[in-house]
Order: sequence, then structure tokens, then C-alpha cells
Amino acid sequence: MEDNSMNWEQKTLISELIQGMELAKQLRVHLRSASSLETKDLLVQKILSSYEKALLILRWGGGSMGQPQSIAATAGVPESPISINGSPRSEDFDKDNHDCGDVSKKRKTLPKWTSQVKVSSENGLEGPHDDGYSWRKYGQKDILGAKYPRSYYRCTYRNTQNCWATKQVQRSDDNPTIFEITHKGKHTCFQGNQSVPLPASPEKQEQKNPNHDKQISHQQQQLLNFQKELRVNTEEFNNTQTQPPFSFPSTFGGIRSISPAIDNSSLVGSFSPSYISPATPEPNYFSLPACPMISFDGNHNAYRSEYDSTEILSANSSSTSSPVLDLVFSLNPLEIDPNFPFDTSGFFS
DNA sequence: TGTATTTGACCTTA
DNA sequence: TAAGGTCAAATACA
Repeated sequence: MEDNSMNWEQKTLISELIQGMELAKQLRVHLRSASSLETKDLLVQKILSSYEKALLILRWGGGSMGQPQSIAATAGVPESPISINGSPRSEDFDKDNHDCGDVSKKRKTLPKWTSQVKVSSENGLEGPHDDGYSWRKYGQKDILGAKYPRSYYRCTYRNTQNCWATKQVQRSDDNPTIFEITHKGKHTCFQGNQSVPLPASPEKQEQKNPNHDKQISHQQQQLLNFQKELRVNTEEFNNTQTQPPFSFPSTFGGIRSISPAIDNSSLVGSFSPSYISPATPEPNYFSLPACPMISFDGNHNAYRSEYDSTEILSANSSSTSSPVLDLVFSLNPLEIDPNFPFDTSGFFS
């Protein structure tokens, strides 16, 4: 088991370093050409992310081997959750890893990890709904012994891109402001591997791929729907506290871009590692920098960002046998400088 | 009219 | 066999 962990870490480390090198080469080419600033920024962020991942692995793996899943998560690899060594599900995960690119439809074999998110209803916004992917709700079920039903979501692009990622969302019995989100399967869709950021301005839309327009307007519409639904849900929740199941919007492009309509509100959200990924840079947008000031708690598998000054939730999941991953942190956009320099030079010192 | 959500029925798993 | 998970028809919405 230890060997597997080491192999995984070594492979990941090498992979990240190679990727960083390749990206640096690309950047060099772009620097010599008349490539757009956008492209260069994208590459810079990718490079930073790759090296951060590598450093995280070195740094964290050296002290507490055997928790590769957390590393994967913190390294921005949500779609490739790795088993926690020694967990009852480790065999399943080994299997999963072997056919990583071929996610089985069988529930049993899908990689699974859980996060908890806290909902803030103070400002009419509830944040954890977005993890950077588009989801479509396909079911809801009352769970035995649970106060609230569980909602089932699958990737919007299941049919078009054969992406079999799913997630389950359930409100905590003890604390209705907390939602437990269980992800299953990895995203193989385009949005997951290369998140599509929203455009910064109408002009930019025009510059982009014409096919983008439809997608962009769709995401903008999703954002509007998201805001609307948030208001409704928050009002209901504030009024009743025992309301019918809170429903996450099934499709929402991502809070990696915050519209003016909501950026005055305190946003408490959960960010899947996709937010850490540099694959979604858009200089003119609010975007989470390449995860500065991440800290780890090796004892609790906790991953946290110092951005979160308000809510860090315990990582313990009610899930009995599946590996649990804590990815919970909140973000107040007002505290983020959109022009954050992405300087991580002193990050790990 | 196309897409997303709801919800009862059916399937799978433990 | 019960509970959880998924399907798919009906419905809602833009």
C-alpha cells in the first residue's frame, strides 16, 4: 500500500514537473510571438499551478504519506480522486485508477469523494453551488433517517461528451446550512479538463471562437438563473428553517466569474480544486489566484485556504466507507484583489 | 421549441 | 429485501 502511494506521488510529481516544463516552453514561444496577453496569462497560471502541485506533493507527501487523495484534491485534480490508503474502499479506488479514462457506469467502481459546504444566507446568497462544472439534476430521494432528501446531479455533458461525473447533494441534519456534496466519477468533458471562463467583455466575446458565443450566453443565463434561485432558496430558508429541500441549480457555469449583480454580496462558497487549476484564467475576471496560502492539516485530511476567514468545516463525512476529502472553504470576493499578482514566490517559504 | 426539473418506477447493491 | 441510485416520462420554463 505504501508502495502504491509512493508510486502515485512520484508519478504525479513527475507529471506535474514535466507539464510545467512544457508549459514554460510554450510560454517562451508565446512571449516571442504576438500572442495575446490572455494566452500568456493562461500559460503562466498553468505553470504556477503545476509547480505548486509538485511542491505540495513534495512538501506534504514527505510528512504524511498515505493521503494521496488529499494531495490530489489540493493539487487541483478533482476529477482524479485517489483512495486514501487503508480505507475500506481502497480496492475500489485501485480499480478506478486503472481505468481512469474509462469511467464505468457501475456505481460501485466510480471514484468517490466528499466535501462539505456551508451556506450563507445572510446576504441572500448561498455559495456552494458551483464547483466549476455544469450539472443537471436527475433525481431526488428521501434518505432513511435523514431529515432532508438527497439530490442527484450528473454532468450536463454526459451525453454529448460521455462524461460520467455525478454528485449528490444533501443538507446536513444537524446544521441545515451545511451541505454534504459527494462527487462520483471524474469529469471527462471539456469543461472539466479545460474550464471555459466567461468573457470579460462583449468585445472579448467577439474575439473568441464564434462557437463560444452560444456557450457564453448560456453560461450567463445560468448565472442569472443561479442568482434567482439563490434568492428564492434563501428567502425560503430564512422563513422556515425547515423548508423543503434546498435545490442547487443544476447548471451553473461557475463563480469563477462574478457578475456585478452579485459581487457586493458576501459569498461563501466551496471551490473544487478546479478553481485552483490555472486552466481557467481570465485576467479581467475575478478568479481565484493559484491558491496562495493553502495550508494543510495532515491529521484531518483537511485542505484549507487562508481566504477562508469564516468557515472551515470539519472534514468528517457521514460516509462510512468512502474516502472523505475536505475541500471546504469560503470566499468573500470583496477580499480578493482582482489584480492579484499570482505571485507565489513566498508561498511555500 | 428546446432544455432543465420533477417525480414515480425500476434497477442495483449490500 | 430494504435502501440507495438511476431512468425516463411528464411538466415547467425561457
